Amino acid sequence: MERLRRHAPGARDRRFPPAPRSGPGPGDDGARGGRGARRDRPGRPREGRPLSATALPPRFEPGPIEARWQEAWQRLGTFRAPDRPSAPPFALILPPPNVTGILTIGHMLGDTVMDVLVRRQRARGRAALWLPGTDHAGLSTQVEVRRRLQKEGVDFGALPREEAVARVQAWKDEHEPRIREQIRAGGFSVDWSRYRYTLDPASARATRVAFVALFDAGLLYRGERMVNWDPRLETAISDLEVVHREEETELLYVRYPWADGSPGGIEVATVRPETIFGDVAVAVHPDDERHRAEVGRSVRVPIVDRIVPVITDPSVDPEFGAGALKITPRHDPVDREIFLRHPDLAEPDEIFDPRARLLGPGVPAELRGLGREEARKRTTERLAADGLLLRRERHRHSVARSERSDAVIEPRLSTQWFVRMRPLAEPVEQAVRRGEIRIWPERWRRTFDRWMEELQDWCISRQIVWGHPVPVDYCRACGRTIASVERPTECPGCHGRELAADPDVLDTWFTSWLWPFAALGWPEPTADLARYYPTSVLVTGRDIMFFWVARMMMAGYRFAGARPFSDVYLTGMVRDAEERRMSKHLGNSPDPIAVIRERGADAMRFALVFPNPTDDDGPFGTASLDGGRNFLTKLWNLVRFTVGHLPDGLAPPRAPPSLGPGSLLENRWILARYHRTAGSVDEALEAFQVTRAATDLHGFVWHDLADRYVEIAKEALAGRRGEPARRETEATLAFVLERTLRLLAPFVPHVTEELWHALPHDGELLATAPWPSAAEVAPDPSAETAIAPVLEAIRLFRNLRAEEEVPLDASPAAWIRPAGDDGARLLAAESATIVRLARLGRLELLTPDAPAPPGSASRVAPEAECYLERPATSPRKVDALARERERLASLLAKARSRLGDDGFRHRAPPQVVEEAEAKARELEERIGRIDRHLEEAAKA
RNA sequence: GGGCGCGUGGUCUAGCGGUUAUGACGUCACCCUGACACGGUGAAGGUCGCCAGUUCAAAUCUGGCCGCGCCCA
Repeated sequence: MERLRRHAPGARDRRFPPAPRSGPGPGDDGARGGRGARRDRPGRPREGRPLSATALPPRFEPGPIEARWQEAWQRLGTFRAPDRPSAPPFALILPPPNVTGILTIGHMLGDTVMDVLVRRQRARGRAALWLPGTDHAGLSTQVEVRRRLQKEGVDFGALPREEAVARVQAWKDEHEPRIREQIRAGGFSVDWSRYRYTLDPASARATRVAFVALFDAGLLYRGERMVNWDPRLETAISDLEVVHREEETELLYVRYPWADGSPGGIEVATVRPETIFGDVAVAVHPDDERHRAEVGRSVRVPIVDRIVPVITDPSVDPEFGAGALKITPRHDPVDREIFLRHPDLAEPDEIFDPRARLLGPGVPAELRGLGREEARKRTTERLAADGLLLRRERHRHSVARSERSDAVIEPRLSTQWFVRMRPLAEPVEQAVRRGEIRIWPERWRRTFDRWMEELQDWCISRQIVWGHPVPVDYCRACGRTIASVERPTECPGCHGRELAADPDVLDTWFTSWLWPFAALGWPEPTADLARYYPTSVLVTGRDIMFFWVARMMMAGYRFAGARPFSDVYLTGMVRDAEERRMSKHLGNSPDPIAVIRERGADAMRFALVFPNPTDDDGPFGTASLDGGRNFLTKLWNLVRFTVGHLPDGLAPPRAPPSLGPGSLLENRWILARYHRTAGSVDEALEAFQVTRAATDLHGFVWHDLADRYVEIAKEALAGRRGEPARRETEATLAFVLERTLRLLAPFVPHVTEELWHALPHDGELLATAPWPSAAEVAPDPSAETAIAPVLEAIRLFRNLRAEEEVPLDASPAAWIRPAGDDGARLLAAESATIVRLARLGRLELLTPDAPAPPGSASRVAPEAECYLERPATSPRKVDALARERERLASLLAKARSRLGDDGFRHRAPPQVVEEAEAKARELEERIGRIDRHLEEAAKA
């Protein structure tokens, strides 16, 4: 008590210069609200002791703390990567989010993982660069702007190109600050001085250079191919932007009558009757007996009466429908393939316009201009009216939709630019096979490999305005295709001056895939590129593994001549309370800014990495946020307690306290536990196991440090175990806590920074403090072993108290019978601790042959037998002991049956047999003791 | 249709040949204890999806089945 008073005010006065605390803010006195009212209830006067015993306010308020440190880090340039690093670099790029989008909690997960990795490496002395950026997200941004303008009554499609671009640009300018603010608010240690944007001039140059290089290498081609056409957005999209979903539709059985007028015809099953106008043939399987006689005959296409042949093709599935397939080569990829295998078939007419409305000479006039839905309905009606509709069936099948607009994809022949992927893929496949690029968690390797094997060419041209133009001109005179970095003024072939620029823009990913080097300055030979490429690790969501990660690898080898990163860490998807993936699309992600404002960035960050694994899909919600907040509050109070109990001017812990044989067991133990924790955190983070590291730290802080160590150490800190013990304990606590804050800093940087400044420490900022080495402390397994019986005794006495309903304010007498001499010495030495933590009146050691103290309840541990004086009112029951006996008996039965098995005795390793025997002996012995206790209890 | 992955107390999860199966949340009981009720102490709760097999020994390895998810067509 006296000591507390002596030291606490001093502690309150301690200010470390770099702490930009601006004095107690609102709420700092903590004596408000329900809790304060309860605490100050009558009968418990609080006068006479310092209200706030520490430099830290009683209540943890993240808001002001986070704002203050973010500002300080920014002002001091803490996260600015060195221009001339003297240390080995550790670089990573922030996957550039959509510049006009809102970050989701999923982004925060990836960002937190990255921050943990990069802050640790920075602390380990690496030249750390975390490069932030944003993506122009061509299609999705244009779609968004188009939708907004539509609400204002402006038809985006009708705007001149320049104006359309200007509109999107305005939208981007308006939104860019918001996304930057979101990244900032999370406390992520990015280097803002290197911020890049995928549509800035340097990115434009990189994009053009890459395009021209591929073009010159013959890896680009332009041609009329079947592409995924989004009729709502009126552009081609890549395979990856298409999502397949099972949907219920109607399967129609239609009769195609014989051309020669003979009765009957061939029965064709289709889900797309409206494409009938594009039919060029009906195909059956060559081995299909049912149709053998029909091959070579001709049929009339219903409604239009065009005459087409019946052909054979092995790709027809004889099981589907009636085994006959109508062939519409312009609107189905499979049909296209079949068509190309039959050169004698007539070239089909186009039957849809770019919005997928029926069009063209082959379409009956009354159906022209109809959308697909309506066209299908009307065609079906016509077929029925003509008596050609044989039957209709419900049918589930996979429907391709545009990821962006949700429109049903119309496979369509159109002229587009493509990248030949096969040659680009090879170095990547090798790199992954050789382990030059590692994928974490490893289980995604297979998925990755398989996708690489089946790689399709990549359609990169888009019929939109927002993006980098395809850097190609066409000579009007000679028709030459000119791809060049600078726009040409004349045709290099015929010197014609009339050039037409390609009207399309490039897929956004065509810029993004260059990002690891383009963001560092490529194609210019910049200093950053030389120093920070290849980057170290890429962290991103699994959902863009193919879109982005795989393509970056290809681009890295192709353009930068090296892997873009050595490791890929794929995070899981964050789910909402209903288990749905959080996505911008669903709008079910809370705004990170709101979460941060309400709970703090640190709480959010911790909730994202603990307890659900960062590489698995998992829920995020108030429960996890509460967990994060609770942990931070625990930490806060732990430091607050510590600060209040350390003497003024205690030297910063430059080295662990040197503990000798006379040292307190708890001090040796907590150092040993710290050593173990620091080691396992390192091990976990080296293997990208962020959650394991967080879990270890959480358990260490809460259970070892707070629940056990501090509770035991209170006695020494209060000076009741002598001056040397107090000094040793102070030094140990100060050391362990300071190091623990450094280990926690990458996860929860703000609160740890704040707390660190309240403790004795070296250096200006926790954010730049070195990463602690576990090796600084020697392992001490004997301390860990020695403390176990003490903790177990405390647990059993507490257990007995609860069991026997001992009132809280009672201090019953207790007895303990140690199992051996070592145990006796140890328990004698630590008996004060046991007495205090179990709230005992006194604790006597019993000799092995001493009788059970009368009127006592007992429990039996391997190392000791514990007896507790029963209160007069105690319920007379021995359930716990009896239940324990039962449990041990079943274990013993299992152990005995194993030992009775000859196979086990002969084939198991001797060590295992010995262990089993020892265990059985121990169990027998313990059961024997329990039986004795039960007898005694029965007698009493 | 093809491929990949996952099933562990009510929920989420660790463990991945020999452990008395880990932890978090939730539940129950007692408690405002000189850091913390966003807390403390104690307790209850699991035949590790099912069935075979391999093995002296299976939550852990193999096969089949069931259920769920993801990717690709």
